[in-house]
Amino acid sequence: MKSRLLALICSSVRKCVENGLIPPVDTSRIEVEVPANPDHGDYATNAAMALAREAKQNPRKIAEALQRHFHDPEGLVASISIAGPGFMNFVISNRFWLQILQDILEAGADFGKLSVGRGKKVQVEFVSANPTGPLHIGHARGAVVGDALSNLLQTAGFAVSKEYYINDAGNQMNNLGRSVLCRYRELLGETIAFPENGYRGDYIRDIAADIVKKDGNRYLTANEDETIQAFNALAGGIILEEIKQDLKDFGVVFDEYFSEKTLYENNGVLSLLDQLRKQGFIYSDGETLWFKTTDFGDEKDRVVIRKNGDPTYFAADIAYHQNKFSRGFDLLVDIWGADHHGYMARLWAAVQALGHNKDDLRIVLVQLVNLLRAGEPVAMSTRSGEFVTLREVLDEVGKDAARYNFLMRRSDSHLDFDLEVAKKQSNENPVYYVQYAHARICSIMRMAAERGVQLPDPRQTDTGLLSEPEERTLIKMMARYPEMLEGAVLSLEVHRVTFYLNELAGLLHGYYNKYKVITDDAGLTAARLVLMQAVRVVLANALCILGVDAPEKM
RNA sequence: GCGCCUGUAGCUCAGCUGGAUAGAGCAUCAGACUACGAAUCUGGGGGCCGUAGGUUCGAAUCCUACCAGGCGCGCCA
Repeated sequence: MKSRLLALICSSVRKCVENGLIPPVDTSRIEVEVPANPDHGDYATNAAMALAREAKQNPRKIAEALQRHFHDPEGLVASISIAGPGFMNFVISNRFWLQILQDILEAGADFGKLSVGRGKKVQVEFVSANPTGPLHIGHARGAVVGDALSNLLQTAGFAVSKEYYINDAGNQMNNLGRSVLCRYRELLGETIAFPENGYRGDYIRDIAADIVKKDGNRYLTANEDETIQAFNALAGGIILEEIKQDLKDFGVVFDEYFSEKTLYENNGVLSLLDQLRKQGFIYSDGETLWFKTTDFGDEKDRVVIRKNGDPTYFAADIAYHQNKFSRGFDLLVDIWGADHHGYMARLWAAVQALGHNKDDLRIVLVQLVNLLRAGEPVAMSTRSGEFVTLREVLDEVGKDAARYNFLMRRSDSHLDFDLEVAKKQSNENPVYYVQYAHARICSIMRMAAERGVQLPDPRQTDTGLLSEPEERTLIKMMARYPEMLEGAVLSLEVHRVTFYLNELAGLLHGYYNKYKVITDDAGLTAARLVLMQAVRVVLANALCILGVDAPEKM
């Protein structure tokens, strides 16, 4: 609706230019938006004001010229008025609004699908936690944001692949193997000092116990380095499987799990660095290799090969992103914890050195979660192994409430997550507000069926009977659903979907309390059932993007 | 010290990339079930949009400087 109107406005501008009323101007600043005050009409444009300076004319005069040359063969616009400094307010013809209802019912689950993605291949990488322990509450937010964002991009017409990067090549994994080995020896009666950076969680002991059960004490006499390597792989594998299961129960399923180790196969990382060196992006100071990230605006150059000859994490990450591009992705989306923001400049530098645009890698930062219980902070310490796991949150508050709560704020703002509130089935918990709206409509449908009224065919229903202001508000809200989605996609902000849902659910509840859908008037009942069904579809589609169920009963 | 992010109602946060009279939820107060589901609704009170300048037709939004909080500034990942 918005884009159709914008096209009409732009053609009106062109016509004014042709007639010499205004000089040729840049139309890109023209915007169409929904006025805050509904009395101003359905849509408004700033066109006249945006053009005023360039055209050196009074905005109101421009608005009048635009109005005179407004050509609208379909009759989309019922009326135009000029207000304030030069706003043009448009009222859309009623039949175009009513058409939306039919569009929604015909499209069903496809309503809201966009073409902005144009089938472009996009990869969303998220979670990517080391498989050194179970996922905790901090990972949960990133997991949901990444998953919902992937759903959103898919809806927008992108070909989306969700990927988990397994950091299995660094020191952390060795710490894991050493921690398991230590517990293993303890179980077999030895007492040794626990590694300084070891993992102290009980799950390490469980894994060690499994090894004892299966292989007895044969690792006590084996080569220690080899044993640590073996335990790394073994423990990492077990933990990764648990992570996958937790994620699955959280509604998050990845298309790919990519191992950092594979980057080093066939000398992959080193040969890429060599290539970049030939291109002049990498230099040596005799001891170490440096990447000239300052060429691309970073604060200082970054080391890629350490003095001891080992490549840095950054070196592997360059190779990883090169690998991503080589798989044919047009756009990469990385979801990071906000504490990694200092890393963005160097990775963008790498992307550009690899011959891509900075915009080809979009980075979404997710702020830390402040976990509370009944208003009191829950103490957490990763080192001691005492943290609230994703599993515990899932068991306590459930998938839907957890996901919804993580999507209620923009991802880069701090989030208080209160376990007591999240599991409460009350008005303090917004997820039920939205789900209830959906269940409520389903309930109406059931009641209608009981009374022998089937869902009418929208094409044979006189939806013109929907003349109450609340009905028109609902319809307009639904017409804006695709526009809202487009904005969310361009900004990579899923929380907009959550806010939209809240608003639509609110309108539905208000309407429900004021009017009866099923009445003695068969025509009106049919029209209202169509309206309700449309709202149900939009609620369900938006909830689907968030990965939250749309229940028929609660 | 430098860089990034955040300061909006008592609390938690939106504010559609510069638009018209700044919104929602919670909390609080007053109301609505012989009702298609009250996990709901209706109404009231509550604001120097951190402060001070600047940019223009127009600023919560953009630029600058301060103030306050968070996070970065490893040859860790």
